[in-house]
Formats: sequence, structure tokens, C-alpha cells
Amino acid sequence: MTNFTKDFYIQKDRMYVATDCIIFGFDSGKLKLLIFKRRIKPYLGEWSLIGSFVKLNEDVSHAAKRVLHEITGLDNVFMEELKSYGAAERDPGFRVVSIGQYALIRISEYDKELVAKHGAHWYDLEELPDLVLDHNQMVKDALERIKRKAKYKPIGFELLPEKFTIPQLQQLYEAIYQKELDSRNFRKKVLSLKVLVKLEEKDKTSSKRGAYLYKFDDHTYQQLLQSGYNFELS
Amino acid sequence: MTNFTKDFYIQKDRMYVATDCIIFGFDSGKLKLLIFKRRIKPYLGEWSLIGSFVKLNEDVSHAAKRVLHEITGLDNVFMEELKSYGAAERDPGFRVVSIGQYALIRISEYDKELVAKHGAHWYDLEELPDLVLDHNQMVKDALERIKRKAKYKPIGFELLPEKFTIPQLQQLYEAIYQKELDSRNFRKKVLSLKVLVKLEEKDKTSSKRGAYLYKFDDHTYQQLLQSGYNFELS
DNA sequence: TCAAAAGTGTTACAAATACACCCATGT
DNA sequence: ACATGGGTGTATTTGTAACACTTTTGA
Repeated sequence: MTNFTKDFYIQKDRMYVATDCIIFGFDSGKLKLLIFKRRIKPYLGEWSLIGSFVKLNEDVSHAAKRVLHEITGLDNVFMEELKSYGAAERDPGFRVVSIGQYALIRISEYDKELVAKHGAHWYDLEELPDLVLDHNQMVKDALERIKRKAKYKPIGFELLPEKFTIPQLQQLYEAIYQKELDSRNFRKKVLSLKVLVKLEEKDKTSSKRGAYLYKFDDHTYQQLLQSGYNFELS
Repeated sequence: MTNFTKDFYIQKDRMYVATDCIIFGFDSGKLKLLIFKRRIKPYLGEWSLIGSFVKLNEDVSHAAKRVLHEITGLDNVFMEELKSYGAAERDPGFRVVSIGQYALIRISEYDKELVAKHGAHWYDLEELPDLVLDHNQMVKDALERIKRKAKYKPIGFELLPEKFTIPQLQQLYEAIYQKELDSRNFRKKVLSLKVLVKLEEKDKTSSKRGAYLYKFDDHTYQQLLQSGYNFELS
């Protein structure tokens, strides 16, 4: 690198870049969020999303995955950038630009010990406490994103166990859209998409009769995508 | 701020934060992009999006507006965050996280002298040259965003003059969706949305008969939005 | 036997698509 | 008078929304 080039960068302002994870789960018919009580200053004792500063030699997306892994023990989780939070005064400590990333995890699979160790808790979305900084706004933005995205991408399945029942799936979409759906229409539509595989097994945890379990068939879904198909579910 | 707090930040990595603007226009039935030939190192002489480093005391969104104003003379332009580009090695000079922002401008309104002064040019989207760094990817991502967004938000009007004809509007949507639309169906649908005001004037630049000019009625649109309306145009 | 959730079809309505001709005007 | 783009209507298909009863089974 020439001196000229070096000068070009050297005179600019450098700042912290962080990433905050908005981690969603789904349990007992409700959307949940994983937040934690901060054990260090600043904001000791306050509720916060899970985040981290991005290291100089680390991709932003990697930082988010690292954080998520540290706290849940999970890898290969659905995670996507939400947006950046770049107001100059958002963090009174020092200038920090944060990249919000939302993750959808199967709530049954996370490492409970690890979560407890970090002082993290699953909260009902409706009963969220105040979070530090602009973290409540991040949650709100993430929810809206999920609501919209669920209409054209099968992201719902990321929140369910690998095997799930149609009523569970419906509950999930009702939680996301925050409105009730007609079970006949929902079943008709979701099955017409042809991306569910019906299993022989039944799940009897929520009824005596039991409901058939299904699996999401990602392979078929990918084929549909390539043939110009547009997933849609409302 | 306590010493503890200071320490908390001080030991972290600081990096440059930049913003790059993907500036779209629409002219002669085609989508255009405003790019410029760099006049300073690094990448002297190469084509690039317009961008800037974010200053320590400046909102990220403000930096983007500043850049856009510097180069086009325009304020109050539709601009929205696209996503961040945060790969560790994306800029070989030094670690730079860039926030991509896309803007839709009325191509008739920009300051031509200013644009020329900065070495900027409007390029047909299909004939874009290679751009520096990951800028081509940014353009691709922005186009996809616009394609999707145009289906549920009336962003198209940001690219047209205040007064426009239905055929112009259709051409625009054909350029965005990259497919031809049926003029009868298009007209029917767009008029059914009730957000266009028909004027008495005609535009005769593209036909002898002339086509009626319309204006977008943002007031009515805002009312529709609040009553739970969902703009849709395909 | 009864309570509780699972599963199933049909009809009415709305929206999307496909499709072809006349109109107005400047040259 | 003719070439060019502007403007209009209808029929068909497709998808969405509304709606109620029977089935299964554990307690």
C-alpha cells in the first residue's frame, strides 16, 4: 500500500462496530425472545439483547454467529441481517454502530446450561421488559421483518422442531401474524404447497387423538424455488 | 463515564464505517445508475459507487444524505438502508464496514453541473462496467430489493417526474420487474388503487395523440395505509 | 360418556389473467 | 391517409374467505 493510500484512510474517524442478536424461539404457542441481564458495566443488571463488538479481522456475520454459539451452543441457525443502527448518539459510552441480526432457533435444541450460565432468559414477546439502548426498537423491527418475510419465505419451519404437526404450524403463523387463521383454509393451503412430508408418527402431547407429524422437505422446496415458484402463506 | 466503562470500550477494535449510495434513476424507459470514476487513490480511475466515510459525530443515514446532496444537489430524496457489507477482507486498504443505501431520484431534477464536476455518469443498468470492491454486488442486491419492494410500496413514483403518464409508469414497472405487462390490466389495477390524480394536461412527447398526465396523491395514500390498506402492484 | 383437539368439503366472492379493437393526432 | 402510441371492456380462471360437523381417544 502506498503512503498516499495509507493517508487516505488514516485521517478518517474510526469507531466501534457491534452486532446485536434478536433471537426468536417458539414455545407453547407463543413467540419468545432470548435476552439477558447484563453482568458487566455499563448497564449492569439491565436487560439487553445479546451482542458483541466485531473484531478487526472478523466478518460482521461471523461475529453474530460467534455470539449466538457462545450463548446457545448452536451452529447452523437461521440468521439474517436486520438493519444497522447507526445514530451518532445511540450509545452514550462511545460511538458504536450496531448491525442487528435476527435468528430463528428451535427452542428445544439450545443448550440450557449455557444459557443459564450467561444469565439469559426466554421472554414472551408480549411481556418484554425495557431493554438497554435501542434494543426494544430492534425487536420491533425484527418482528415486522419476520411478519413480512413469513409471507414469502418458509422461515417458520426454522422455529419448529424437525417434526411438527399442522396445528403447531398454524399456531406459529398465528403468533407471527398476530391473528387467528381458519384451520381448514390453513391446512389446505400449506398442504397445497407440497413441501411437507407426512409421517406415520403422531404427536399426542396436545390431544388424546394425536396429530400427525410432518417434516419440511427442503429439497423439494429448493426445486420449486428454481422453477420460479413463489412460496406464499397468509 | 466511569473508568470501568471507559476500559470496557477501550480494549475493543475500532474500524472505519462507510456508506455507499446506490443511486437509481429512470429515463427513456430504462433504469439508470449513477456511478463515478474515482479521482483519488486508492482505485484511481476505476468506476465506483458514491460513498463516504461516516464521521464520528454523524448518523450513518446522515452521511448518506450528505453524499447524495454533494453529488446531485438534491435533498429530501427517497433513500433507504439496503444492508451492511461487513466482510473482514472486503477492502484491502483497511477494515471498512460499509452500509449500503439505495436512493431513487427523479432523473430530471438533479444538478447536472455538480454531477459532471464529480466525474459521475448515469449508466444503463444492463451496461454497467465493473465497479470497485463489492459494489457490483451492492447494485445487484439493491435491484432485488427494489423489485420486491415495488410490489407492496409505491416507490416507483420516486423515480418519475411529479407529473407522469400511465404509459410512463408502466414502462417503469416493466423495467423494474424486467417483464412486460399488459397495458389494460396495468391501467385497471393502478387506477383502482385510487392514489393517482388525473390532470387536464397531456404529454405529447411520445405520441401525437398525447397521454394524460397524472400525479401521485400521497395524502390519499397515507390515509389508505392507516386504514390497513396494502398497496400492491405486480 | 364426555371433553378436547384433529381432521375434512363446499360455496360464494374477489382478484388476476388473457385477449383485440377503436381513437386521436401530426406528418 | 396512414402510422403511432393511447385508451378501453369482457370472459375465464384462479385463489381467497367464510363456514360446521364428524372423528378419535384418554380420562
